[in-house]
Amino acid sequence: MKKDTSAKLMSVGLKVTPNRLAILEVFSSDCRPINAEYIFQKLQGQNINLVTIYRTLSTFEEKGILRFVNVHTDSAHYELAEHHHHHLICKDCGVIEEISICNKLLDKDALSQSKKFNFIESHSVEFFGVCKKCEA
Amino acid sequence: MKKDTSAKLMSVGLKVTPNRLAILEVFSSDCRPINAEYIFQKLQGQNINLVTIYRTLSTFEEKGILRFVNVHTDSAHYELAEHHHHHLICKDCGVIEEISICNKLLDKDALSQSKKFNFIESHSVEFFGVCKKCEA
DNA sequence: ATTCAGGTGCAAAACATTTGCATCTGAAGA
DNA sequence: TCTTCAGATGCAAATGTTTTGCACCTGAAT
Ligand SMILES: [Mn+2]
Ligand SMILES: [Mn+2]
Ligand SMILES: [Zn+2]
Ligand SMILES: [Zn+2]
Repeated sequence: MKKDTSAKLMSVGLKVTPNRLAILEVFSSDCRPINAEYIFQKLQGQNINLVTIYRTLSTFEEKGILRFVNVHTDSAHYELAEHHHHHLICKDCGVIEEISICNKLLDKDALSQSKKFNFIESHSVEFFGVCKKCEA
Repeated sequence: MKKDTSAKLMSVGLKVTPNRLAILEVFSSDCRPINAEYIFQKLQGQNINLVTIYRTLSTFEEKGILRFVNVHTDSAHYELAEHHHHHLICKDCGVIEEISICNKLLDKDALSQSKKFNFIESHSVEFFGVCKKCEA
């Protein structure tokens, strides 16, 4: 619903604009890491500039709305930050499967070995393999 | 030692060339994820082309000599693949600390939740925070 | 209705990385 | 040692992604 979306923007001090709502729309309807170009294609109808999409993605990441996802490819992918999870990525076709596995001890363990950090804000975990389709 | 390095190249069917030895040299003396430009700077003396470095990095990754490391920045970073470990990255200055923590169960747990994969080849884990220096 | 910090479009720039092609070289074999 | 050639390299140009400058526009606060 649009109300949620607007509220989310306002809560982080961002103006509510058609562009931003549309971009968030894409992320909501497409629950997987996507890049600027993909969003651009999805929003062909409403004239929005690719540059605006790039700027919006950066802004959203800074505000904690989006999370950067490493998919080991050319372009920067993002997904909604709300649900913490990790990814299984096919080295062949690039398909991404999301998994909820998350060892909560990871951060603590890592920190216990660290000499340069006092705390850890976040982590990213990606698994790589070849999916069943590509395997066949 | 150069012998090791040459052997490593030959063992994967690559020709032993001054460029390749020099690049491996940089990786050996600098145990952290580095990018093409960094290697280029380090090798200013011996005229080597930046393109060659890019091509070499790709080749080495394919042959399993190097591992791609996601440091959430502009350029592609690599490190010697021989030692499996993970990274703690400062969001401010980009400093990277390596840690040996690795929950071996990670792959198995992930796979147990997957519907699209039969096996996992590798994983990458990165922790993000602000280092003590930047915190101060 | 007024105001203005922040958002957007457009064009151009910046950057990292790749590709085409001619030339060179490592190393295998004679 | 000499020959041979697949693979390695340099150079220039192309690609593709992301950023920046600048003028104009708009959301939202007053
Ligand atoms: Mn997790
Ligand atoms: Mn590990
Ligand atoms: Zn696949
Ligand atoms: Zn730092």
